[in-house]
Amino acid sequence: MVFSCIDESSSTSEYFSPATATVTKFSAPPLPPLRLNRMGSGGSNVVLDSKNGVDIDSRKLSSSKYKGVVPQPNGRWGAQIYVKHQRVWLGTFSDEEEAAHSYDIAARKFRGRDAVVNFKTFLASEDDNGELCFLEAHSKAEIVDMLRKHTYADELAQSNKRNGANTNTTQSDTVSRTREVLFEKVVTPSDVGKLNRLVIPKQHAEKHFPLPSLSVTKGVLINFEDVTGKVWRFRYSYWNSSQSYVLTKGWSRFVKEKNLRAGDVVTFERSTGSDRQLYIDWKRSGPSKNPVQVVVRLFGVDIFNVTSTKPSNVVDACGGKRSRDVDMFALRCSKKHAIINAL
DNA sequence: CGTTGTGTTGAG
DNA sequence: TCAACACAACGG
Repeated sequence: MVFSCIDESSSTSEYFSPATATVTKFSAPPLPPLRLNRMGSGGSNVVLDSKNGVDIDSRKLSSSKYKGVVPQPNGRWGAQIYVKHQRVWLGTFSDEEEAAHSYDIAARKFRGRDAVVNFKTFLASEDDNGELCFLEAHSKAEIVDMLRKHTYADELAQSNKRNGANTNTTQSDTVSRTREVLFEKVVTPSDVGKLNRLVIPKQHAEKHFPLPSLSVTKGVLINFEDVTGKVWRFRYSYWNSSQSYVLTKGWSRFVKEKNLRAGDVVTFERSTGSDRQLYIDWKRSGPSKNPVQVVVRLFGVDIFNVTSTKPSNVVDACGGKRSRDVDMFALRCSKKHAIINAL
């Protein structure tokens, strides 16, 4: 079954909700631009100008230099895009650039190829086929959902990896990045629970992560890189009480950010190159009931119908190997709240 | 309680 | 369409 590059008009629902606004009275005098440190909370702070001792009413938040990015009272940044006279909120971010990038993604999704974006490098080259297809393969609601949850990069990476040899990935990619799988573990409830630790099966621990006898008590810090290039640092140590090897400090953050659940598979890899770089990845395990049905309803989009009704002459520009995506897609979606009201 | 993101406005 | 601003709703 093909599943890719679905025409947006058939797979997308629009954002609608009340609100309309406007009916303006008169305009207030524009406040003078101020460049002050952004901080504090809540609405208006009163600042005393040190020079002439004049009260500066209501400190203004410094605006962002990026399109679609608005300051938040707590110093963070919000991202938004307007569609059909309505604002679509894209989430809040600590990093201004990340917010800007989120806007870019949404702009590309909602407005297409020639959307004005913040970073010209974004999807500028034809090499970004993977991301283009990723955008095509998901509805606007899903993309927005990912942006708001900050899971876009991960989902894209997972998607790309699943596609593998697709598109124009050159061999240099795989050659230079060759790595070996050390071992995998199906995480247990306690691995993703409040214990904030991952038990490394002893056989694997002793084989791949030998703990220097001196460090046995304190443990050591180990860095792992994930599919997005993000580096995770975990404390690795041996617990005498349970006679087990564990990843402790840093692990809970990984669980949280990756939305790891019991039954998921965590993979540990190591670069075969001289750098010996360690990698960590995860995937949703296979055996699940029939989440597809749920998902299809959830987003109000009959994925299969949409796919099957697609004219057969429409070439799957995203390459094959996507049949499995449907399942993975379904699995991932089952954990989403979605923006149902917008559908 | 701090934060999110909606309501609303005026400008472009 | 867009950002600025205020603040109610939200979530821990």
